[in-house]
Parts: sequence; structure tokens; C-alpha cells
Amino acid sequence: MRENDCLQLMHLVAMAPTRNSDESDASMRERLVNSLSQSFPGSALSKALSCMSAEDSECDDDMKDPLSSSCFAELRLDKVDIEDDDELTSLSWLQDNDLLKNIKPSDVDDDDDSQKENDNNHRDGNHFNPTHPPHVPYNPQKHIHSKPPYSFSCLIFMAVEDSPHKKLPVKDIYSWILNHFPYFQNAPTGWKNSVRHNLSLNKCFKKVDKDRGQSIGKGSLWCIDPDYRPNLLQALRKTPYHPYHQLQMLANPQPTQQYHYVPNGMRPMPLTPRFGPNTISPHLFPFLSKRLAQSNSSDNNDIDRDIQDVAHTLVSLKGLGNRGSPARSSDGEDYASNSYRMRLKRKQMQLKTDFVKRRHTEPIVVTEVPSDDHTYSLTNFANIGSPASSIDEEYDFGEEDDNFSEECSDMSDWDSDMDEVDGDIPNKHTKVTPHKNIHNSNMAKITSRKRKEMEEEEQKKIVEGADALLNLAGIMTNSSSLKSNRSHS
DNA sequence: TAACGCATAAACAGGA
DNA sequence: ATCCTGTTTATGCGTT
Repeated sequence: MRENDCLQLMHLVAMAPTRNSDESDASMRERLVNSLSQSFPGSALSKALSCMSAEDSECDDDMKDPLSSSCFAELRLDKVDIEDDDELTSLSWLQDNDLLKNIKPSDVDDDDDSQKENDNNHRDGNHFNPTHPPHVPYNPQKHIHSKPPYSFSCLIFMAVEDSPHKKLPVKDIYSWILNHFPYFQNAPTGWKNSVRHNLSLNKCFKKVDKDRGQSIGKGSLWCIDPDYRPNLLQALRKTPYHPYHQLQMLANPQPTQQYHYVPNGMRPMPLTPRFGPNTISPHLFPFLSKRLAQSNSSDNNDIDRDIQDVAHTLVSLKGLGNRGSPARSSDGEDYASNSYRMRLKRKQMQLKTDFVKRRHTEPIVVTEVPSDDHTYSLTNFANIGSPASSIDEEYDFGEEDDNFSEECSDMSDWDSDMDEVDGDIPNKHTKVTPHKNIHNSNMAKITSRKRKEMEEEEQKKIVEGADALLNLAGIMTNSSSLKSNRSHS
């Protein structure tokens, strides 16, 4: 099964749009693998890609599951060996792909230069580089003297979302930020004040009533206001240094990409890989996939919530609009072709209908204006929802949600649709590959209960694989996420 | 230029 | 008394 996923992933990697139309699948795959491994050494996805690329039998089985970690997990980059880190200059992948071939070496080496500058600033005293160089992929463990390019809102959001119960006391928020962004270990202590200030003032965050008998010390638990969660997701999406941006840039060159035209008439080079408001955001899906990956040990409610929220966001984003990108699938079909877009559009409409049915009382909180992302100032939608006195009333921390799976089961044409888009993705119910035939023959010997468990497990993996594949190709995968949700039912 | 988002600093109150 | 948490106000900077 996992090998099958790997093959699918490789297929999609090969499908991913290339900058050079005549570039081979192999070279494209190699580019992706190099890109990921160089920019984010140790990341689960890059390891998984490396395993598949090299067909390395020594790779752990776990590494073949590229969705075992989320964007947040990626942010939790292990402390990498300094030597290795130096070798893996963050921009080398750009050079490899001719994206920086027109830029002066001094520019290319800005990563190191900025680091040296940061070191100098640090030695000078209390100076910390206030901003991270816009053209250097940010590595929180490496650029420990660069202020993270994330707002405090995003940092808090990530911390809370990365917690098991999506609620944290302020002290743990501090800890999460310190652990993931060593910059703050040496930064002036004012940042804690800023965190508290943000928690208090930012409407995205709400205090949770402490459970009785729960001893967390002083203070309350903080969680994300579900009404504002899409805003935070969008704000995070617009953050230019997300680990998956490089993958995004390779797999889905954006027509909205801002380009800097070099003077000698050479090819333009991308500036900060900033997303436009309607572009596809792959990093949303690793986040979702984390919840999927956690599904083995948690109930489905959180998954439902994330699927809903992310899909809700993406539907609203009209994220199918990979506008103008003449990407082609492996069978030569133009992603921008009418037939392709029509099929995706059908799925989009299906999703839309579903979510309108399910969450018709909840406003769509997706903005195209950055100023609407954050909520120091009140926005109208915030008052539409029910003013529950306790956040627990709005935000279920673990109750089962049965309705959603039932509604999703109505989406009968999903499988066929998926097969149209990518014929290699197996149908979760009826279509059986030869590989699965063998599998099913063995399954027949097992008790029905055990078989059901195994099937559920397998479906999760299928969906995760499909998610990864589509993400790599820059295709919206809320559909596959919803499929996964249905598979839980 | 104004409005806004955001960061930062500071004062203050209340609780552990 | 001290520290932590939470709230509020003020200010400055950058962006739109």
C-alpha cells in the first residue's frame, strides 16, 4: 500500500509543472528532491521524496509516509548538524534550477552574509536583526539572530494548533515559541509582553474556562476562536517563508509571483515567494495532513474541524484558479485546459454545496485584503456567530461529529472524479488494483472487525498519499481530505 | 496623507 | 513581597 502511495507520489512529482517544458520527469523529480532536502534537511517530506527517488530500501517505512508531519512539524526542525547545515546552503537549489543564475554571487551568498551580519549585530550588544532578508528562506533553527518573519499572531496560532488539545496556557505558548524559534531565547524579554498583548487584544484568541480540578498554575488556557481561524490560516499562508513555499514555487509557478527584472535582459527572478490572495497554498494541506496523521490516536472531531475549516477556506479562495500556469500532467493534459478545469470545478461545486449545507450559519472568513486577516479592529463577521459565553461551546475539543461523514457520503461521484484527475489513485471502495487483490484475499481470512479496521487504516493512507501527490502538483486537495473524512465514517 | 496592522513599551490590577 | 498573568494605553514604524 505504502509503496503504491510512493509510486503515486513519484507520479505526481513527475507531473508537477516544470519551468522548462522539455525537462524530463526524472530531472524534475530530482530537482524537487534536491530542493526539499537542501532547504529543509531532515524534513519528513524531503526524506520521503529522497527515499522514493533513490528507491532506497534502507529508508524507514515511516519515511514513506510523507504526511506524517505537518507544516508545524516542519517548523520543528531538528537541530541540524552545523557542518551539514553549512553544506546545504538554502539557496543552492535555486542555483541548481537556474533561478538565481543571473544574480551576483554576493547576492546568492546573502544567506551566509546575513548570518554574519546577524552575528556581528549580536556581538555588538543587544542588536538583533529586526528583519529576515526577504530572499533567504527562513530556517528558525539556523537564523537564530533573525527575527522570525511571522507575526506574533501567527506564532501563537502555530503554538496553539500544535498542542494536543488546541489550547495552551500562556506559559506553554512561550515555551513553544522558544523551542521552535531560538531567536527568542536571546531576544529581549519584551516579546513575552507582546505575546500577552496579542492574546488579549487579538480577537483571534480566546480564553478557555479551566477545567475543574485542572492545575495549570496561574492564568487560563488560550485557544483559537474558530470564527477567526480561517483568518489566521490565511495570514500564515501569506507568510513568505513557509517551509513549503519552495515546493510550491517549484511545483506551481505562480503567475502572481512578483518578479524582479534584472537589468541585462536575462530571465526575471522571483522575489519573495509571496502568495497572491487566490493562489493555491500547499502548506495548508500539510497542516491538515497532520491532523489526518494524528487520526490514529485521536477522535475524528478535530479532523472534521480542520477539514471543514481548510476546505472552507480553500473553496472560498477559489483556489482552483491556478490561473495562467500552463502546467501539464504526465499524460499531457493542460492543467489550464477547459476539461481539466471543468472537472475540478465540479469538485469545487460539490464541496461548496456540502459546506453550505453544513455550515450555513457560519460566515466565510476569507479575505483578499491583508488588513482583514488580523483582528485588532473588529470586523463584521465576528459578530455574526453565536456569542457563546464559553469557548468550549463554540469549539468542540473532542466530541464526535457524526453528521459530517453522513453528508459526505452523499458525494457519490468523488471517486470517479478523482480517477479522472489522476487515474492512479485507487478507488477507496470498489476499484481494486492487483496489489489490493492480493491484499483482499488475505483480508478474507481475518475477522470482519479486524478487516474493517485495516481497511480504515488503508483508506487513511490512500488519502494521505493522494493529498501528498496533489499537493506536490499544486492542486487543491480539499477533496481528498474530505474523502478521508468520509472514510472514517 | 490617512488608515491600518503590527510591534514594542509601559502601567496597572489581580492572583498564586 | 515577588512573580506571573491579563488588560489597557500609548507610540512608532511600515504598508496600503
